[in-house]
Amino acid sequence: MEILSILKNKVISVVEILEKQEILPSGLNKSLITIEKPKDESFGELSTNVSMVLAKDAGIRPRDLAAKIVDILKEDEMISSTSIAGPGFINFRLYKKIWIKLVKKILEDGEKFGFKNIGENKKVNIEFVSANPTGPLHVGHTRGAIFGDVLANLLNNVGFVVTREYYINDAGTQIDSLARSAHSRYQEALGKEYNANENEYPGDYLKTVGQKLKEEFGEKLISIRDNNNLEKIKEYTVKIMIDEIKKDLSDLGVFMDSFVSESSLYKDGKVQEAIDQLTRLGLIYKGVLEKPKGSEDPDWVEREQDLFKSSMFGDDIDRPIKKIDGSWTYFAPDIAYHYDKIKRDYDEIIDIFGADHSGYTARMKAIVKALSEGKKDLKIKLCQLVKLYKDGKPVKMSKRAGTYITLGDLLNEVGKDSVRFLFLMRKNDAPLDFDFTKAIEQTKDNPVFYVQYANARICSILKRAKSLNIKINDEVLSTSDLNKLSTESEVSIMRKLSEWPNVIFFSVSRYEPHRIAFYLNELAQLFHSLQSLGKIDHSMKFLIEGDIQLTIARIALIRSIQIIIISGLKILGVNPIDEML
RNA sequence: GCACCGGUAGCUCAGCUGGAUAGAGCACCUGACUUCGAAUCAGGUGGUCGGGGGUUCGAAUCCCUCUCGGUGCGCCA
Repeated sequence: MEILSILKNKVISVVEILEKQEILPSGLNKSLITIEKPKDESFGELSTNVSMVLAKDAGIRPRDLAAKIVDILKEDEMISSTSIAGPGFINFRLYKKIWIKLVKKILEDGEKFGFKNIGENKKVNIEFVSANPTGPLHVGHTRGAIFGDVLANLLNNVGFVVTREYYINDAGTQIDSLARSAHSRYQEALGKEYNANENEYPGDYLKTVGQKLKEEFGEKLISIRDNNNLEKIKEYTVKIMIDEIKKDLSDLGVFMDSFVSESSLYKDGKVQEAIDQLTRLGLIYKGVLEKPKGSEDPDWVEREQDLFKSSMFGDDIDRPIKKIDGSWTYFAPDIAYHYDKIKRDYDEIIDIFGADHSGYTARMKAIVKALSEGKKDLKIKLCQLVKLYKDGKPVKMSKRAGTYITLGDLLNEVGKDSVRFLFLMRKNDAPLDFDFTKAIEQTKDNPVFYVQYANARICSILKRAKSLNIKINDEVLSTSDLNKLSTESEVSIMRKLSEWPNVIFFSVSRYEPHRIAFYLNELAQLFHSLQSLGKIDHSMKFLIEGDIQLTIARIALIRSIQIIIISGLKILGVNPIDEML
């Protein structure tokens, strides 16, 4: 039951009646009509812009049109009063029974309330994190991980079949360098002196890898001249790194369905296959790129290379697929990877990138359009960078220098629930300033506690009600007489509850999970406020001695609040705890 | 030079594909617990929505332009 869309349909059908009566010209564009909550509740509970939107095409002044619409609308069984205001807004209030019906519906539906089947079992692939397996995940990856995971939860809950996928960059020079770094640590474990090499990763986490290599292989792989040995070390090290990453992700509450490895794309000939396909489509040619104008690269050499015509598909320039030594660029296996995704026949392909890859989006969209021959549209969501502060000062992070805050650090010091919620209190394309110290110390300011506390409070009220032998299961509540809910605060919170389906809809259709977090915060606020009323005026308490009907009605209300808080927190991957410590 | 993202209260940020007098948290000031959890609540102070044009009944929102900040721009991934 979505009150807003029901009312919108009612408004539209009123317009259609007026069209039929030839009071309005037929065929008016009704797509801009909206039902919304006025900023100021004194205007009314809901309002519509219908008369302003249609006035021009209908050739009638907005307020006159509003009057004609109101004449019909005021007879509606849901609408208790109407008024016309401002430039032509139609404001109206609904009968209380409508809001009470809503509460009952929430109690009937439980946590699935508000989730429509938008997806209709369409297959979605959502690729995120995809960090290079050269070290542990850091805060930047964390943001993408949370964003992707919650988006996946959302899509899953509205009827999409979601695959969470991680692309492992386990090929290329970085991985070679990782293998050499691991080899150095392996030697160190075997008693040789460790000399920091400029081209190697300095992080301490590789010490463990060295130890494990020693335990696994003894001294067998000591000679790095033997290429097979280096390959073995590479394979083993990548596996350990991926295992670490999987563990960190699972501690964060993120579980991938699928891992695709870059090296397997080479092995299976998929890179060549994808490039062949592009060649067949006539989208590869030999050409020379201009040097970027502001770039201060002194080593720039103009040369002819194999280019993909990405500018045909909205990119600024064409992109090279081969390096000077004839090997593939980073772009080439990505082409193959996305070709593979296209062939796996997903209805939607979504990539979550960090902002440092923003320059990459145009060419990736281009490749998907090209290889799907215009049928698929890659959706890319960018997560802006996370700026980390400690004691109010920015923390400089460098993988090379080995100084960075890992996901593990975050989870240890801040905790999963706080990290997830705090990261979602920012929309994805705004940069995120995260003060480590603040997140740990000032837990009172942390919105996740605020929302969890609301749930905990509701839990204790329900517990108390139970101890008073009041039947409070949802079925009983939903079939009880709830007409005693009548104060302005109560009705106002019911109106808030009615927004939940809309919040979900916008979060899904615009890929903006932060809306859920903000909504939960607002809902919790209304609840805390409602509960506090009972402190001043005891007749406003939830459990009223001697008035069982009122008590049950109020329990039904707070239980429906709780259902939505729990449902929302689950989407965010945050624990709806029953008791605060 | 070009591309993408941002600029909203002292600070951190929302603003629902154009709606009415621009919101929240923190900070600051004033109040509220012998009762269902004070990790809470009520009230107050605080704004040139970066600047300037345009589109229209109506702009923080859409278009143009300028400006500041972030990120990126073949032979790294």
